[in-house]
Amino acid sequence: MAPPKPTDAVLADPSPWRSPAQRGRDRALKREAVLKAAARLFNEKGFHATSLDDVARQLNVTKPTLYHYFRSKDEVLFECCRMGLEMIEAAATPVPGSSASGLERLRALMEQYAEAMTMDFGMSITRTPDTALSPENRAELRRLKSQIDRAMRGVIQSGIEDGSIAPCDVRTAAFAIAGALNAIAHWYKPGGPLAPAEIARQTADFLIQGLAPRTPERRRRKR
Amino acid sequence: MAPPKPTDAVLADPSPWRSPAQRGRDRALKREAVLKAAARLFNEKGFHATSLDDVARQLNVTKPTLYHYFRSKDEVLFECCRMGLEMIEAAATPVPGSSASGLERLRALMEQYAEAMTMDFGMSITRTPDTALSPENRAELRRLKSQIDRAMRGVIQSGIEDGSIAPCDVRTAAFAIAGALNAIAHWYKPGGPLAPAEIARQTADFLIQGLAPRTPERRRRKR
DNA sequence: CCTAAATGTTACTCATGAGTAACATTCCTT
DNA sequence: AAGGAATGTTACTCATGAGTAACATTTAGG
Repeated sequence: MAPPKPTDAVLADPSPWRSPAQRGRDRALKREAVLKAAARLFNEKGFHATSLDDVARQLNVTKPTLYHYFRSKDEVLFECCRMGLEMIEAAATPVPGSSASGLERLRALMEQYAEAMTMDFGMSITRTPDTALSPENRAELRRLKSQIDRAMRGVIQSGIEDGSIAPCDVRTAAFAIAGALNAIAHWYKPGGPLAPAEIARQTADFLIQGLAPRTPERRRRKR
Repeated sequence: MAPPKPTDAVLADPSPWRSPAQRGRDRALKREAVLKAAARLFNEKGFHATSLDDVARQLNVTKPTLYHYFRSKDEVLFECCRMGLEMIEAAATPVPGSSASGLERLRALMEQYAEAMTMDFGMSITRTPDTALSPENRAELRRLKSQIDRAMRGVIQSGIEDGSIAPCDVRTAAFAIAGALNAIAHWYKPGGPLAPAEIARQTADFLIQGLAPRTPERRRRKR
C-alpha cells in the first residue's frame, strides 16, 4: 500500500510525508519558534546571560541546529527586534482614506505601540541594549526606529494643525511618548492584574490628559 | 632643608607628602575617578563590550590596580548606578517645611530627575540592563528604584488631594513619567542643541500639559 | 632604620560560550 | 536504486576577558 501522494491530500492528511510547500513552511515555522524561544529567554535572563545552548535546550535540539536557521547569535537578536519594530511600524503607517483627527490617530498608534511592548518581540526592542548588536545590524535597527519616530512626529504635527493636539515641541513630545511606552516592557509581567489592553488605554489616557487638572467644562474624556 | 610637616600645611602646600587625611581623600578620589571613567565607557560602548582593561587604560593604570578599589566589575557597575539613584533620591525626598503644592513638588522632582539622566551616573541606571548585575546587587538596586517610585507616587497622590493634579491612576502615571524621564538617557548627547536644563523643563512641561488642547482660559502656562 | 600597609606591575589561570568540522540520518528527486 | 539537499548530532577550536599570584616600590609610623 503506497502512501497517498502529497498533491492529492487537500484535506485531512495525517501523513508524515510533507509536500515541498509544506516543507518550506515547516522551516519558516521552526525559524519562528527559535526566535520566539530566544526572545523569551533574552527578555527573562538578558541577552548576554543567555547562551544559544540555552535556547537550543528550550527547543529540545542542540546548538549547531540553530545555525541551520541563523548565521549568528547576533542575527537572532536582530530578527527578534525587527519583528517587534515591524509590529509598531504597521501601527504607525497612516491609513490612506482615514478621516480621523491627529489625536485620534495618535491614540490608536500609542495603544498598539503599548500592546506591542507587552509581547516578546516588542519587549526585546527595549530590553536588550543595542550595543549587543553588530554595527550593521545596529544601524539597520536605528533606521527602523527613526522611521517610527518620524511617523509619530508626523501624526503629532498633523494633530497640532487640525487643532486636536495642543501646540507643543514635537520632538520632545515624541521622545517622551516613546519613552513612556517603551517603559512598559520593563515593568509589565504577563501574570499581572492589568491586561495589555488596559495598560495601553491607561497609558495613552495619561499622555493625552497630562497631570494638570482640567478646567471644569472639560474635566474628563468619555469612554 | 627638611620638608614641611604635613600638619603645618594649612594653606598652599605643593608638597608631594600627603597627610594621612589627605591620603584617605586621595583614595576616595581615585575610587570616584574609576567610577566616572567606567560609567562613561559603559554608557558609550555598553557594559559587556567594555572590559576592565579598557577602563584601566583610560586612567593610565593596569587592570589589577582597579581591584585595589573594587572587588569585581559587578561592583563597579553597581556603584555607578547607586550614585545615579542617590542623586534622584535626593530630589525625591520631601523637604519638611515646604508649602509647595503637589504639582510644584512633582515638577521640581521631574526636572531634577531629568537632569540626572543627562549625567554619566544617571545614564548608567537605564543604559545598563539590570541582568548584568549579581542577584544581590540587582535586588539592592531594585530596592532603591522602588523607593524612588514610592516617593514619586506619594507626591502625585498629594497633588491629587490638594487639587493641583488631575485625578488619575497614580501607578500608571508614575510609570509613564519615569519612563519618559529615563528615556532621556537614551537620546541625550552632550553636544546637542538643547542644554540639560532645557530638556528637563520641556519634558516636565509636556508631562504636565498632556497632548489634549487646553480650553481657552487655560491655554498656556506662564514662564 | 625597619616593618607593615598601600599601591602598582607583569604574567598567568581559567570558565564561558560563540562558532565550526565531521559525521549520521532522513526525505525528495531523477 | 543513487545522488543530493536538508536537518540533526557529537566533539572540537578558539578568543575573550574576569579575576589572581607573585613580585616591586613607595610611604607611614613605631
